[in-house]
Amino acid sequence: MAVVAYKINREKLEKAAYILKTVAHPTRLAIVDLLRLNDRLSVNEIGDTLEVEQSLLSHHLITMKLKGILRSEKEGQSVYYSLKERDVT
Amino acid sequence: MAVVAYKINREKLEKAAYILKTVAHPTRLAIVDLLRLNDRLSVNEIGDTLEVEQSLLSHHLITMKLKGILRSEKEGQSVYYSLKERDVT
DNA sequence: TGTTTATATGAACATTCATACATACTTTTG
DNA sequence: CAAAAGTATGTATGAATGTTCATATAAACA
Repeated sequence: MAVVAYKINREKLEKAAYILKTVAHPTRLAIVDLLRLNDRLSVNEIGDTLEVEQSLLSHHLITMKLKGILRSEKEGQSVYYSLKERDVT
Repeated sequence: MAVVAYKINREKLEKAAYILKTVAHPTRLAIVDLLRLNDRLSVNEIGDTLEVEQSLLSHHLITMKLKGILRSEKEGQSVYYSLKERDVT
């Protein structure tokens, strides 16, 4: 018996996998979750809450920003991150 | 101002990330999607549809089975895979 | 202006993952 | 029983990722 037609194309799958992959990490999931509850947070606030080392956190944040999951805005010496799309969850 | 209480624990995050990570791959996403549309499929049927090399496909399937995403049942010389939880999507 | 605070950057290294290839195992069939 | 079909397994290898550490940059403040 024939397999039900498969219409999802390679490209879409790759895009989806790409996004999933970015979020599929305990710390990054935590960040997304935190930002779901708090509209925006500074790197410091996130670091204090999650207890992640500064540089590592920065790497994670920048990665997620690059992949279009987060946005950031600088204000004074702080940088505030927030979810780019409210429905990532 | 205080960060909104963070109640999700490390363990849950790790479990979630673990599952996400497993699925966060184009081929594996495609498999899940295929099995969403077809209740169960043999390795061969999946391979033909997705055009993935036999051994590689087997590795993917077994990985997903190990991580609790798929289930399998042998019937004759074929092995049929299906989603373990219908709501993975 | 020198120092402190907040964040980013880059390099080095370790770990994990994806893929390919060769081969093994099991069931069916001639 | 030998061969074929379907699937699994093990290993090697390269590529991608995660983490750490040292250092840079920028803003605020004494």
